Amino acid sequence: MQRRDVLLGYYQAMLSANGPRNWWPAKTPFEVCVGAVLTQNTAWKGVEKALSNLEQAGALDPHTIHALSLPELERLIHPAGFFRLKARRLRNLLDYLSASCDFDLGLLADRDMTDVRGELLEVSGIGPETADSILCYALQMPSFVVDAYTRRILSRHGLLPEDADYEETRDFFMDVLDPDPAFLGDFHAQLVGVGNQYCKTRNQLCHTCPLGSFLS
DNA sequence: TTCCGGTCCA
DNA sequence: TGGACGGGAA
Repeated sequence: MQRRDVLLGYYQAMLSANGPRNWWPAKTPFEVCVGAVLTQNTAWKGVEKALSNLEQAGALDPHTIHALSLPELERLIHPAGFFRLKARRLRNLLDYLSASCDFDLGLLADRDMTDVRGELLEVSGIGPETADSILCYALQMPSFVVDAYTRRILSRHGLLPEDADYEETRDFFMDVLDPDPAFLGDFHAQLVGVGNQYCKTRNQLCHTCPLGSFLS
C-alpha cells in the first residue's frame, strides 16, 4: 500500500462521513489573512467575534486596519484572546503585505510559493501553520496546513512518529498528494474535524470515528 | 480546570 | 525545551 493511497483512503472516509467542510468562511482573501493570525491557539468562536468587531469598525479593509492605533486594534480583537500579542503580530503581517504587494494579494498568488512562504515565515508572529493557512486559503496556493490535530491523528495511527516536526509532517502529505489547493485545503479541514470531534486529547472516540477502521 | 484552527523568546 | 500570551466555552 503506497502512502498516497493510504492518505486518499483517509480522506475519502472523512469526506463520506462529514461531506466537504465549509472551511475558512471569509468574504475576502484579506480577511483570511487576518483570521489566520487571530485563530492562533484559539477557538474559532472568539475569532468570529473579533472579525465582526473589525467589520463594524470598517477595519476589514487593509488600509483602514493598517492605520489603526495599536490600542484600538487590541480593543477590537479582544475576544480572540492574546490580544496584545496578536495586535502586534497583525501589525507585522500588515506591514509585510503593504510592502510586498500593497495589499494586492493576487500579486503574491502569482509568485513562487516557496518564495512567498519564506517571506511570510520571516514575519515575526507568522509561524508555519499561519503561513500555510494564508498560502492555501487566502492565496489559493497548494500548501498543506499541519496542525496539532494532524500530528495527533497521524501518530496515533502509527503513520508518523509522535515527535515528527512540522515540515516532516507537511512533506508526508505534499510529497504524494496532488497540488490542488481546494483538495489540500479540504483535507486539512477534515482532519481538524476528526481531531476535535473524535481524536481528542483525552477521550478518543475511536469506535465512532470515521478513521476508526484504519487503526491497526 | 481544560482546551482551543500557535509562536516567540530565554 | 518550558513559559508567556488571554478570552470564552464546556
